[in-house]
Amino acid sequence: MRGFSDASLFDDGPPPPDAATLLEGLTAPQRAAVTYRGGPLLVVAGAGSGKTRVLTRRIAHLLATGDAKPWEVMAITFTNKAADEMRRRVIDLVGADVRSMWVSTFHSACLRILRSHADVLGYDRGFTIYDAGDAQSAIERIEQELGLDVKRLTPRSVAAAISAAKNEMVGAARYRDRFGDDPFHRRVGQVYELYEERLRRANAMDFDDLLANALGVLRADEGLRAQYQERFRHILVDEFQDTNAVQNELVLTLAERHRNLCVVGDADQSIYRFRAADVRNILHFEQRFPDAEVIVLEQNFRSTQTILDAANAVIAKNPGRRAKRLFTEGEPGGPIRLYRGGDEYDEARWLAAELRRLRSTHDIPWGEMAVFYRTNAQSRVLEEEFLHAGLPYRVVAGLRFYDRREVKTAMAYARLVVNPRDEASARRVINEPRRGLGEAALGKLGAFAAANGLSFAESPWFAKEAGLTGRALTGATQFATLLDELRRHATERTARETIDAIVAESGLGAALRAEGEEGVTRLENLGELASAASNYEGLLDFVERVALVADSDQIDTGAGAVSLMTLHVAKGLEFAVVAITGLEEAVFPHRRALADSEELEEERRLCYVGLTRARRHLLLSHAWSRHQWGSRLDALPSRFLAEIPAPLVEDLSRTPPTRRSSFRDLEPEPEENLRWAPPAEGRVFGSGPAPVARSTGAETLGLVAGDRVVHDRYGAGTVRAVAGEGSRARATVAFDAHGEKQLVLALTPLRRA
DNA sequence: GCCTTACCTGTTTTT
DNA sequence: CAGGTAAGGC
Repeated sequence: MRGFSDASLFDDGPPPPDAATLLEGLTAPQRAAVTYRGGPLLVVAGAGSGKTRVLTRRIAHLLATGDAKPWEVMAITFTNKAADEMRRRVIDLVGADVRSMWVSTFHSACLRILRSHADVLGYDRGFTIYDAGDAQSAIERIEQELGLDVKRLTPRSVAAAISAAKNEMVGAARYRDRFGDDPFHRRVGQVYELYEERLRRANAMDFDDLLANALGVLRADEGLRAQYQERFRHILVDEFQDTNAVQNELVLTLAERHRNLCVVGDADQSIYRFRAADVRNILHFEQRFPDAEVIVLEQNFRSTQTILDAANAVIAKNPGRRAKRLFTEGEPGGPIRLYRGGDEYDEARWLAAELRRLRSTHDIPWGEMAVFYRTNAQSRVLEEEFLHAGLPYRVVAGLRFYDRREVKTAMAYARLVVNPRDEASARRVINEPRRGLGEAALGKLGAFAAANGLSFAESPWFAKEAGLTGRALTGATQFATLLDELRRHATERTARETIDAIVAESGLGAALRAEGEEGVTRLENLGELASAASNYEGLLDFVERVALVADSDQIDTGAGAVSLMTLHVAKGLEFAVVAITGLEEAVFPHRRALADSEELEEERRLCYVGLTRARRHLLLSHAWSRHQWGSRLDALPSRFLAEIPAPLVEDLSRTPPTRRSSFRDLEPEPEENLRWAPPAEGRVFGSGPAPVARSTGAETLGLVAGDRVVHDRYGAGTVRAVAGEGSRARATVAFDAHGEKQLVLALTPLRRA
């Protein structure tokens, strides 16, 4: 709060800012981006070039100059978290009431439009949003009904094909015309059509529909379209390189009237092609708007020059990109630290020690450190070793709170209360807890619903007519009564009370209580869910918010813990210390990308994104062998490592791979070397380097090449080379009977012959 | 109808 | 390795 004497002149909040102060501390191009008013504007913003700053200042500047009223602004960000933060920062800058400003993700903005106008498309107000799992199960059921082989035509691939079609604005009918001949697409088309029908009957939309239907509403209702076009005098879109065709079309439609469209992005950071993002949206922006102003931001305010040099070198390997080179006026910074681990455990242990070292020597808080990996599965080993090393960490994503079984169940009830036709939710909870409804009963209900044009969710009320008897009939009737009850009361209750009622009256709580120890934890989760609900006005608000939360929304850098996340989640974030792990061929770049040059380029962009998240310290690591898909595999270092100029990198590996012509020459190490971990006790934060394990003493033998040695397991051999010192010393030994092996001397039972 | 057990398969990234 | 499922027993 600014304690100004003039402040008393203004009843609420700090004084309105002078527009000029909003330009303070900005570079010339940044200023230009903030002040430009001549219509379409493309800001090509390299990583760390102050993009968010420019966007928030631009919004603040629009408000401060009176060029826009808060309700005339729409700002689209990539995550809810980014939206919240942008709103907060604008408030900090202008102190204005910006509640009427739209700052949100595409999905939230579309949902907002649809909540008011979905009736244009024949939807009811309380429509449900199907998540990816709901969509996939619906597709699987349809496949089964059509007699398709779910093994051969996996619901996953069908769902992906349908999603891709929706994102390219290809409806079911057009899909059939377009791909009539191909057998795969013909079947997908069949499923697609039925799927759409089923969604409508369930009063539900999937994730892609949210976008497509919002656009559909605008197209269907001219008056409405004009209204929105008139309203949004200024539209700003962040991360424009990751928009898909529908999103692009939405933006262009909304901006048609005022043409004040400001898009910000960086083609080098486009990493969502698999989600139908189309870089051409940003690349062709100028063609679409020949009068567009283009501003390029290349000065980086985040990283050291060393880090930028590395990132520049890597991304330069991608052909056909718009030349752009990040530079900084800041320090060169220290070298990038590289470690080549024997396996992923070794890699993780080194990383834990290295992070601890950075904390004690550079006084960097845990919250300022992040560890990235390509796939979620890689987090497990890191977690294990961090836990063992006593490092506080937080995994961003992984199993989200809202993905927990009991939470999903309770949420399904909630969705069903809001939308009586929600088939996915009904199927999830009709027999949860058990009500004696098995496959046969569900089949009858489903058949009855289909025959009578009902949603499956409405069928329990007709259990008798559907031909149910005995326990199944009782169970279905019970279920119907329960929902009647919950719905009747939900209108007068808060979201929290309804969640509590769901847990209590559905029998869910009782079932968990009967479960014992594990049930207690689950029950606590439901308690947590209820308190989460208390932040929302109505149940509908809560239900839809839950549908749109994303992994990246739960990042909390102030948490005092190292953040572990995938490279994708890392986009848009920055940390003082960044570690990129698993830099191995077939891991990163991912094996599925190896054969396809376009996908490989996307992997490289992903690498670029990862590298440029680091402010001061960059750590890179790979393992020579990694346990994957149930077996241990040798791994080559990632090509991305080779693309980083050697002078920028300091190799800290215990065994620099000098003598090997290739990694294949390296024998697998003895088990005890791989599994070794420091003892658990004596671990105090910031108390210096990690404790040294008890040693076998072999590192003190003073071995040199040529010495004869004896190993407990491998017998006699000759030392070929020794590297490193102290507990890190390693020797290459050619055993008479077992060939050449790499040994960590401190850990291996070795003595002089 | 429901539970347990023994396979077997398929593995990226996510608003 | 984990998750899903097919089969068999109650």
